[in-house]
Amino acid sequence: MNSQSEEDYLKAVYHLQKENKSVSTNAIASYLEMKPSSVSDMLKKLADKKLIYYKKYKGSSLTKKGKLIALSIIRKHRLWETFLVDKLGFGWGHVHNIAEQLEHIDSEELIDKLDAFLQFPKYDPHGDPIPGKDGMVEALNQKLLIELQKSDKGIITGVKKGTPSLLNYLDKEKIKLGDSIKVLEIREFDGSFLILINGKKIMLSEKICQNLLLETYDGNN
Amino acid sequence: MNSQSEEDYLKAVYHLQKENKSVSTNAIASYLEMKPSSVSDMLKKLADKKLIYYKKYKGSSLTKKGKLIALSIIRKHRLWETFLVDKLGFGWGHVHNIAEQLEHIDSEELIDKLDAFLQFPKYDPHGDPIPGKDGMVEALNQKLLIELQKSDKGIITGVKKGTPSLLNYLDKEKIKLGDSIKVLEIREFDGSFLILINGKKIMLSEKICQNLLLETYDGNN
DNA sequence: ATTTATTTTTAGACATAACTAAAAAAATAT
DNA sequence: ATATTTTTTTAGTTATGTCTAAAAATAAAT
Repeated sequence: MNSQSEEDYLKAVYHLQKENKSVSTNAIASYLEMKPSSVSDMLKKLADKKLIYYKKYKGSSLTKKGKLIALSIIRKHRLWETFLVDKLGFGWGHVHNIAEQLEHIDSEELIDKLDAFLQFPKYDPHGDPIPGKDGMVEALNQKLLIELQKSDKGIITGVKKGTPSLLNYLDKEKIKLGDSIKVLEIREFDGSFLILINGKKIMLSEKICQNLLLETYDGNN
Repeated sequence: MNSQSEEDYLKAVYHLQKENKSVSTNAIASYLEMKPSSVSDMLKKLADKKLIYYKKYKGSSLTKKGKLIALSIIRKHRLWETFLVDKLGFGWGHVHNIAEQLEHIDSEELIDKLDAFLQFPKYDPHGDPIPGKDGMVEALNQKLLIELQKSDKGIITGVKKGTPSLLNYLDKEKIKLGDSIKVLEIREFDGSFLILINGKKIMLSEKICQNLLLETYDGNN
């Protein structure tokens, strides 16, 4: 078994590690809001356990074993978030801290049963894919709204960064995950988008468009 | 905030403390499977926090503040057990260890919402009463089956001690919480009971009867 | 190519919560 | 009432996981 702290580090490396590049000690420290010296200590420990590759001064990256553990924590986190939103009625902006605790509960049987209870969801309330038992993650074809062209279509699958003020904004505009949208116009002056959503036209600022993730399907239908 | 460990000690004192009598250090140690020296240390700490009364060599008992915390942990434990059995389909013998972890999750909002989701249950799957938000526990009129007389009636509310083999036995006989029973005969030879349950007659040994708790109602109806 | 700045590691300190071994207090027995 | 046993506490050790301060390695700048 791994401690809660070890699990947090593995998760941090997973989230910071883009395309198998190694992650710097400072990056982990600032992600976890800890001092680099503390991170150094823990990296050594995780390397001893063969959960990360680690060369002094050269950063670290997950081993296969470490990645599987990170994914299992993320799986638990996202299943619990789904539970909190879908079953208990939490708003999607309020679940992160609680899921952060729940993800460390240790029981495979519990997670399997929770998964079934939720009817094997593929995505969590933020639109992030839920890794499978085997650690497989669906790589979905996500784009930011800002990347779309006029008359492109897509389905809202998530936000780039779940800041409360953004989530709030979306709630007020009644924009939900799974909503289909179509880009009607892009205003050159301020980069804002006029989109069609739920049969209504609404205007979104460039900043919003930089933060909305969509699953896009090739536009000719 | 109190640590997980502190919460476990408070719960232990609560469970061991009968009628406000003070609890010995050794009793707590054996309940928690720890050394008495460790318990001494922690008792001092909890006394400093005004969560227990503690006089050296004289045992300890909960203060009002400590009791409220203990009850809130027990409330969480029992609500989670209810969730695990009623919603996730766990057997009632398999939930304790998981609930032991879940009870330490810190979020008042979570527990309120869970309570509502479960429709404000009064009893957990073992028949133990779930303390209210205010720390009130319903004192119910429980008797052991062995104490009943011929033709007495009752509703099964729990077991004296939830040993797996007993829970298993009850599962196999399809005896569930909430089932109504009537005592048809008591066999003098071995003290076994013939009872009516769910329209069927079944025979229960004296040992089973010593461990089954019932809510009894005055028999003339 | 040195100097300067930044990043990372090491070394030592601290808090928590457990432990062992020994001392002290309380309870029991002779 | 004293001796013996049991219970409880104290004192000192250990492991985890954090920290600060200083040293070492790497990267950047002149």
